[in-house]
Amino acid sequence: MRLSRYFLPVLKETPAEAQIVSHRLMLRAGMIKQASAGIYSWLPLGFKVLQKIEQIVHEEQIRAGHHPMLMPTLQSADLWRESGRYDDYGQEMLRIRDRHDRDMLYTPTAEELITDIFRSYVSSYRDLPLTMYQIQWKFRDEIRPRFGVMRGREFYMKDGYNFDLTKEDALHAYNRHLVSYLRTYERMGLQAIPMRADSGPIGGDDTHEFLVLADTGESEVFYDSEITDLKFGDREIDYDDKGQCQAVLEEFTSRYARTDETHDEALFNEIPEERRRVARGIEVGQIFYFGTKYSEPLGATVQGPDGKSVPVHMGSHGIGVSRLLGAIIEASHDDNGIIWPEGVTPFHCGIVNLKQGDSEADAACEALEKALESNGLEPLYDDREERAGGKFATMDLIGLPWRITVGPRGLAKGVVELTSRRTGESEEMSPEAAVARVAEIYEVNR
RNA sequence: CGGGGCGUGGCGCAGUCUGGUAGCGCACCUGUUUUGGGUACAGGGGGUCGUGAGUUCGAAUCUCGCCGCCCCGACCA
Repeated sequence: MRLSRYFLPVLKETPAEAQIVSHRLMLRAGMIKQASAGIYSWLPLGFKVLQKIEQIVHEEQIRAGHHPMLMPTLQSADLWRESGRYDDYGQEMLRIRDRHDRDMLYTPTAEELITDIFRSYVSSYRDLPLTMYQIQWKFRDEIRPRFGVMRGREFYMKDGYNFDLTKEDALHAYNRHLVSYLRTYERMGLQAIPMRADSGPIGGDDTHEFLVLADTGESEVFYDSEITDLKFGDREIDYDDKGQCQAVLEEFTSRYARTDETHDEALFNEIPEERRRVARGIEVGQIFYFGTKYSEPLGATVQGPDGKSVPVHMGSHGIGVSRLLGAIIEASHDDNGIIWPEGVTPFHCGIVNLKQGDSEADAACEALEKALESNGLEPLYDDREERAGGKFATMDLIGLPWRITVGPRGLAKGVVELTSRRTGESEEMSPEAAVARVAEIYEVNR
C-alpha cells in the first residue's frame, strides 16, 4: 500500500478527550473517530487491526471445533420476557420500539436467541455436544462510557454458547474454551491470565475472566507471581480429549489469581509473601458454565438415551474483540507510539523513502514493495513528499513492528536499513536480504 | 444518576472576569528553499464562537433554557 493513496489521518496533537494511552494513540494514529459517547467509527487502519484480531479468534474457535454463525443485533423483547431477563437486565439494555409498537432491543448478549435456535431444531442427545459462536456488534448502554474502545457502548464481541447433555460434558466445553482462549491471546502477543471471577447478570456457578495486566486496567487483581511464568506456547492439544483440557485448566488455575470481586484475603496470605502481587488488569474475555439457567425457562431439552427429556447444560463464553485493540496497545507501546505484535499488525513492514523523487530511491522502494508482496506480506510504503523525520514519526506512531529505510547514502553502498520498532535496533543489509529476513520473521509467527 | 469541568476554523488552545464585530500554534493550498529523526521564508483559503431565547446602540463575552462531550464514583466484555 502506498501511504499517499491510503487514508491515514494521523494527528500530531492529542485530542483533549482522550485520557489513557491506548485511546490517545488510536486517535492519533487515525484508527478510530468518535461518533458519539462510547460509539466509534473504525477508520481503515483501525479496521484492519480489528479484522486481524477477529481472524485469529475465528481460527482458534474453529480449531476447537466450534461453529461460526451470525445472529441479528436487533431482537424482539418476547424471548427476553420468556427468560426473565427483559426486566432483570435493567437500564444497560437499549430498548427500542418499532413502528408497530413492538418492543425491541439492541442485543447486549445472545443467550436467549441461541437457545431459541437450539430448541427449534435439536431434540436428541445424539446431536450433542454442540458449540456455536458469533462475532457480532453488541450494545450496552453504559452509564459512563470511557477509555475509547475499552469501554464503549457499542462493541464488537465474540460470544459462544455450548449445549451439552450433562454437567460433566458442559464442564469439558468450559475447559475447551479456556484452552482455546489461552491460545488466542498468546497469538496476539498478549498474556491474559484466567482469574476466578463473579458471574454478574449472565449467572452461573463457574466463571473465569481473562485479564491482561496493565496499570490502566479497571479491575484490581491479586495473584501469585508464579502464574505469569506459565505459557501455553505451541503445544499440540486434542480438544476432544477431556483429560488434556482438564490438565490445562488445572495448570493455569491452580495458583491464586482473582479479581477484587472474589478476592479472599486469607487464601491470598497463604502464598509466600515475595510471590504476592496486587495489580490492575483489563478484562478481555470471560467464560461461564451456568447449567440449565436458560434451557429450563426456555424449554431447551433433549431426549437422553433413556428416552427422558432433560434440559441441556449450557455455558457462554466471550472475547471482547474491539476492546482487545485497546488492551494490546496498553500492553505494547512507548513514548513514540504503538508497537504492534507481529500477529495483529495492520501492515507487516513499513518502507520509508528518505528522498522521495530521487529516481534510485524511488525505484528501490518500489522493488521492495513488490518483493514483500510477492512473499505474501503487506508493506506500507511511505511515498509522501515528507521529510525523513516526519516519516519516521508516522511509522513509530502507527507501530509497524518492522521498517525498511531506504536512502541514497545506503543505496550507494548497496544497502538498506532494517529496524525493529520494539528494540529500535537497526541493521544494514542488501534489499534482498531485508525482504528475506522480514519474510522469515512472519513465517515463524504464522 | 451524584459531584466537577468543557463546548471558539480539521486538531490543540487564547480571548469571556472588565461587552466594541475573532486571534495564535499545528494541519491544509501556492511558491521558493531544504532533505538520514517532525526545515525555513513568503503568500493564501477556511470559523453564523454548540444551540434557542433574552438584556443591550452593540454579545464569543452578561442572563435563562436546551443539547453535546470529558473527568471522579457506583455498574460492566
